[in-house]
Amino acid sequence: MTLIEQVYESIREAIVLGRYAPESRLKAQHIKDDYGVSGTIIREALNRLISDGLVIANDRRGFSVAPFSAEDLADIIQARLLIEVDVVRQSVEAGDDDWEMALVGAYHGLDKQEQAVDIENEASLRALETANRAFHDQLGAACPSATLRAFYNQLFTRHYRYRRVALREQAILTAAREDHKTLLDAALKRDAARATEITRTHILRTQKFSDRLISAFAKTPTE
Amino acid sequence: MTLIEQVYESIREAIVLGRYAPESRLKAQHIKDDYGVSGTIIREALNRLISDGLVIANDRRGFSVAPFSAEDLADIIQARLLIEVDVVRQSVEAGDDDWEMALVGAYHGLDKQEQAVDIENEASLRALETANRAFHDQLGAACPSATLRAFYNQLFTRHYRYRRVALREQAILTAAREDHKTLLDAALKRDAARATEITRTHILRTQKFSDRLISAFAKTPTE
DNA sequence: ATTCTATTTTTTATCGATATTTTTGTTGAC
DNA sequence: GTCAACAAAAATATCGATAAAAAATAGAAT
Repeated sequence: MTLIEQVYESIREAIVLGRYAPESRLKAQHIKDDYGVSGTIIREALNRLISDGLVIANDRRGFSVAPFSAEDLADIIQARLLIEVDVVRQSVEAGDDDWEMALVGAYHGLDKQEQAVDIENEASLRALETANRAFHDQLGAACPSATLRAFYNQLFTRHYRYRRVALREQAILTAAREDHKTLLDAALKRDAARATEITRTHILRTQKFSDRLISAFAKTPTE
Repeated sequence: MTLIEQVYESIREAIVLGRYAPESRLKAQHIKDDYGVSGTIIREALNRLISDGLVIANDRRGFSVAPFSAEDLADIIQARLLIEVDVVRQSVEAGDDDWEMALVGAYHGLDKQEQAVDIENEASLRALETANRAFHDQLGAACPSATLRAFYNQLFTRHYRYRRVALREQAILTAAREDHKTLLDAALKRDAARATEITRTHILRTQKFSDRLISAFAKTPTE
C-alpha cells in the first residue's frame, strides 16, 4: 500500500469524523508533521479527496474541508434519493445467485452488530457502520452501472458525516434495523418496487433530525 | 492561473480529443517533457483528472487513460438519462427571470454556431461544442442541487469523447438543432415534462451510432 | 524451445529545498 | 480612529534529485 493511500485514508477519516472541522483550511505544511511525510504526499492525498467531495481546492489558497450545513445535507439526501434508488432497483433486478448469497452474508454480519451495539462505545458504533456499509454496498453491487455505483459511493461517505451523529439515537437504530430486514426480504423476493420504497424511507429517516445533527456537530471542537 | 490548472486542462483536452489513446499509460516522466514542468505537477494534474473519470490510478503502476468502449458509452448514457433529466426538470421548475435571460442568450450563441458550422473544420466544430455545452449548462443551471450538477458535468465531459466523433454526421447536427429549439421553447414555457422528454431523446441520439463511434475511434493513432 | 532466475533499465513514489503568492502585522498620514 | 502603504511572516506551488518498485532483458538450465 502506497504512502499516499495511507495518508488519504487517514485524512478522509479525520474529515468524516470531524477531527478536521468543516471549512477549516488544510495546510499541507502543518498536516505533514502529523503524518511524518513530505508536503507533496499531503497535496496528492488532498487532490484525491476532491473526488470524494470532502475537500475543496481553492486556487492559490490551498485546500479546505467541505462545508457541513443543512443545505449540504439536503443536497446529499436528494441526490441519494435519485441515484441510490435506481442503483438498488437495477441491482435487485440483475443480481444472480452469488449476489444473493453475499447479500445474506452481509445481512447476517450487520444483524449481529445491530444486536450487539453499544451506543456509548465508539468502537462498537464504528463496527456497526462498517457492517452497515457492507450491507448497503452489497445491496447495490449487482447494478451494472459502474458510474452510478461510484456516485452512490461518494454520497454514502458524505452522508456518513451527518449520520454518525444520528447513530447515537436509539430510535434511529431500531428503525434502521427494521428497514434492513425488510430490504433483505424484498431483495430476495426480487421485489424491486418494495426494495426501492424502503430505500427511500431509509434515506429520509435522517432528514428529520437534520437540525439537531447540524447543531450537534457545531459543538465539535474546531481544528 | 496555477501551473497545475493549466496542465490539468491540457491533459484533459488531450484525453478527450483522443491524443492520449484510451487505456494507454500516462507516464509522468515522459509527459513532463511535453509541458516543460516537473513530474510533481503532472502527478497532481492526473490526480485531479480522476475526479472527472478520465484517468484511472493504478496502485504503484501509475496512471492510465480511462477505457473507451461500447459498455462505457452505454454506462454514460444510462447515467445521463437518470441524472440530467432530473437536473433539467428541477432547473426548469426553479429558474428565475435572470436564468431565462441567460438561457435565451446561450441559445442564441448556439444557434449561430449551428448555422455556421463547417463539418470539415476542426475549429468550427470546437466552437460548436463550446456553445453547445454553454447552452446545456445554462439549461440545468437553476437546478438547486450542486451535487447533481457536478455529476452532470462529469458525464457531459466523458460523453463528449464519444460525441465528437458523431459531430461529423450532418444528420445528427440537424436533429440536435431541432432538439435545442424545442428545449428552449419548453423551458421558457416552464413545460418541465416536455423539456425532460426532449432531453431524453437528445441524449439517446448518439446511442444509435455507438458501434460506429467506437470503431471510428479505434482508428485513431495510438501513442 | 520453454521456463526460471539474475541483472539492467525504466518508471513510480517520495523527499527536502526554493521561488512566489497570500496573509498578517506595523507604521504613519489624514 | 480609520485607512493605506509597506514590511515581515506564513503558506502555497513548484522544482530537481533519489530511493523503491516494476518491467524488460539476458543467460542458464531443463
